[in-house]
Amino acid sequence: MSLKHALLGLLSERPASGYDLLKTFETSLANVWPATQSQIYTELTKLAGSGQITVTAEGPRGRKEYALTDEGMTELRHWLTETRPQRNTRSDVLLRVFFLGVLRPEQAREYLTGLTEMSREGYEQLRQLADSIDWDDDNLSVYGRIALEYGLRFNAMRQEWAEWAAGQIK
Amino acid sequence: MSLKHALLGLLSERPASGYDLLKTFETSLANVWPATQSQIYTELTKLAGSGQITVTAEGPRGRKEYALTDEGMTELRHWLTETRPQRNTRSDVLLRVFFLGVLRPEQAREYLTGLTEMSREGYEQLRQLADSIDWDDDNLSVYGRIALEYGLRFNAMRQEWAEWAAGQIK
DNA sequence: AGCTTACCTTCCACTGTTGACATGTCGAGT
DNA sequence: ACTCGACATGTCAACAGTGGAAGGTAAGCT
Repeated sequence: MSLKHALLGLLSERPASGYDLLKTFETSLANVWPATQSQIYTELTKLAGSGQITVTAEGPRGRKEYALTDEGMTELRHWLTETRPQRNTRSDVLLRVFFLGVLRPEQAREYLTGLTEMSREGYEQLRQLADSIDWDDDNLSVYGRIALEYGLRFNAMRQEWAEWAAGQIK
Repeated sequence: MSLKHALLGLLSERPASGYDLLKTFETSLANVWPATQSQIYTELTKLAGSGQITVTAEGPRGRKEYALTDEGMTELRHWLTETRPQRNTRSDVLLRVFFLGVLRPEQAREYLTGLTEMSREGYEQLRQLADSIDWDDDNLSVYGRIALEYGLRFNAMRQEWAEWAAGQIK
């Protein structure tokens, strides 16, 4: 259950409302930990109930601004430093590869070239995102850039792999 | 809901019991689509109910052997060829990177060197797995090798990235 | 003044996933 | 004869995640 930690992490940077956080999840966090509106509001209510965040201001349209409490910060640090065991990741992209044998070779190759294309597009999107941000030297920039670099390398790796794989068939 | 398709895919190769499938999930499929015993048995019952698989034999300890029906094969092919939109993948490994700024630089670096190590180990395990299998030219071997190559490249990429990232801090 | 768009939250039904508990059988070795 | 480990299945409570309905307010444009 890392949604909780994603929220604590975002609130550690600055106070925000559910709506603000939702926007962040739709943009910068979408590729790492997607979350829906219903999930976010539910989790905020729970976190507020357990004292890890509090309402610091109420705005115009019933807007509630949340901020991290000391307790929440402790939990966030604990998650970052103590809990090593990373959960196994599921990949339906790769799962399909296992069963491509039930298709005709040209169909299988088609799937892999589709992956090549998808990775190329992913790479380009991240490139553009990187160019559109003016990075400075604060924490957010440093670690944001590191995460983005991961995305670039991942897509490049997958593209090369898919091209190689398509060549392996038949 | 790809567990369903994972089961159909495995049964497309040969008939198997829930127990057999569980073993496969614990070994070869563990890195791609982990599943628990309860999930597998529940899903098998549902698939049998909807006619995509059938019981072909009953063995010693109440063992039931399932096989794919034509309907199941159709569904499997459909999933492989028609359903492109791949679900977004969640990564708690990367999520943490976003929030490493709340830690002291040396703690953040520690996290990244931990990832380096994890990736190195992952690479080695797959290397050993690759060596222990004697590959031939059937479908299972061809696509199994392709999937394994993905794992090798992924771990190599992540290791290099984590080393680079550790160097970026401070 | 009226309309539209963006802002903002809550609730609910459904599916997927986890972990534990319950139950029992067969085969091999002592 | 006994026991232990592998074989084998089923069920349940709890939590995580999806998608959508419902309801409402403020701000900006014409």
